[in-house]
Amino acid sequence: MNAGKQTKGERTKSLILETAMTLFQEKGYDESTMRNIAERAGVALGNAYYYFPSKEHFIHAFYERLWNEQLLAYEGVLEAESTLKRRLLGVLVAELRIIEPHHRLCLALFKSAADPRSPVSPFSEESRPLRESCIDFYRRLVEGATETIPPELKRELPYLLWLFHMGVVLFWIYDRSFGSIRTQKLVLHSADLIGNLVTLMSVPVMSPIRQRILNLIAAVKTEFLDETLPPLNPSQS
Amino acid sequence: MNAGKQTKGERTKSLILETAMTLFQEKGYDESTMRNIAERAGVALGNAYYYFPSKEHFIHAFYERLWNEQLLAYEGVLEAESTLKRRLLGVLVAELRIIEPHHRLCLALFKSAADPRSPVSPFSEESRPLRESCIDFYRRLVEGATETIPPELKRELPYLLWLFHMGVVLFWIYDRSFGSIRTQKLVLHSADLIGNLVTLMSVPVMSPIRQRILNLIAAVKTEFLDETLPPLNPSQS
DNA sequence: GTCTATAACCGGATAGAC
DNA sequence: GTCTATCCGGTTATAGAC
Repeated sequence: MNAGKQTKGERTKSLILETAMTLFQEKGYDESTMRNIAERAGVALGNAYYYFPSKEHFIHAFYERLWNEQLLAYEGVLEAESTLKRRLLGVLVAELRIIEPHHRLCLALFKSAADPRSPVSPFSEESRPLRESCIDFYRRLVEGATETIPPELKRELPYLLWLFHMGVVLFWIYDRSFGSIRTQKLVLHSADLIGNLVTLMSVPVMSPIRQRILNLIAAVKTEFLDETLPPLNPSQS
Repeated sequence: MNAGKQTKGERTKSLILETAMTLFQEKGYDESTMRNIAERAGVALGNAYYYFPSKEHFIHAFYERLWNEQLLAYEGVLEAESTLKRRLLGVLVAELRIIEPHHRLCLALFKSAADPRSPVSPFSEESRPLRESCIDFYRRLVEGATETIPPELKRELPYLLWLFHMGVVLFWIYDRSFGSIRTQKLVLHSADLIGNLVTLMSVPVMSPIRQRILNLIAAVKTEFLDETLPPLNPSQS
């Protein structure tokens, strides 16, 4: 295990990965067969499966790249903006900018990602590190915001914003408008609305409603977070 | 075309459909191969494909059965309940009761249904009749409710409730709690909350927030409804 | 138009030899 | 680690029978 140089296996693995990514970008996910990838990478089919047990395993690698790129852009937003409203808006706009070039690919991946049993589901055990890193980021976004936020709500907000962001991505996947303008509008309007709603929850009259909302969250929240989903049993039900 | 008796073709078709449904129920969707279905129905593989051009085509038939059963139960709720809150709660509880026995099957179907390009997506052109029938039902639910609802909001509410109901089903699909208790809690809390929020929107102070919400809806709404999605091109991207 | 039988294609996945 | 051969299941094609 020399630290500087990659082992042969590592080189083969990243060769296959790069080839897959290029091919996905060129021809889309469904059109890129495992045989294509292996052939183009100059390895045997079985060898590709040796490093990537299923075609879906390429997806996690793609996630991680995207997330690194996003995190980089998000840090800039947190430094530049101070209100919750503008931080949220900035982050969502940055996200859209980054993922838009991959719209077609994401549409194809979504078929796998939507399956709760798949390891590439955003709610899977395998996605936990990425998911927690993402919620953690929203925690920092909320902590640094200047608005007055009821503390019980503030505690839940990172999780809620993460969930909301998942909803935006879901909407974006289905969005066929030119340049995803519709999703951009959604982001614009809803960042604004969320900012208003959050501060509105501070006024005393809203106390009962706030409590109801918090109760709802408490009753329902653990889903996707605390529980361990059983691993995907390749072909089941 | 004699009205009373089915033609031979109709009989064969429903024989195949029944067999498929039974098999799905017994072994799950992925485990039931087209070869299984054909064999069990006592027809040739090609004959199954003659009536059901793809495996997914069985899904629409399944949808329709479920929706008929639901509609029947829902009518009873509308007759028995008068407030928006209780009507909504009654309908959602009835829905959960009806779909719960098919949890495993729905989980498997979801992989296809989640793909926006698939004809079995709830947002597809092929699903339009079912979708509109469902939104129409929510229209009647809202029309008959006794609460005072701001008219501009009332106009949008059927669509919003349909969307919300889709969200509940999505949550349910991911819900692994025993007997889907967590989804039941979600339904209980959120029907209550929605009832409160809707009437809250009538009070004058809420006017600006209400307007913001309506603007958001207007900016974003047409998605899934007015546009024609291109048909699924079997293997694309 | 309805149906059978059979073979074949394609692509994800696996087994087992080297 | 890497290969070849094979399985499996959705899907298609063909050619012909009723």
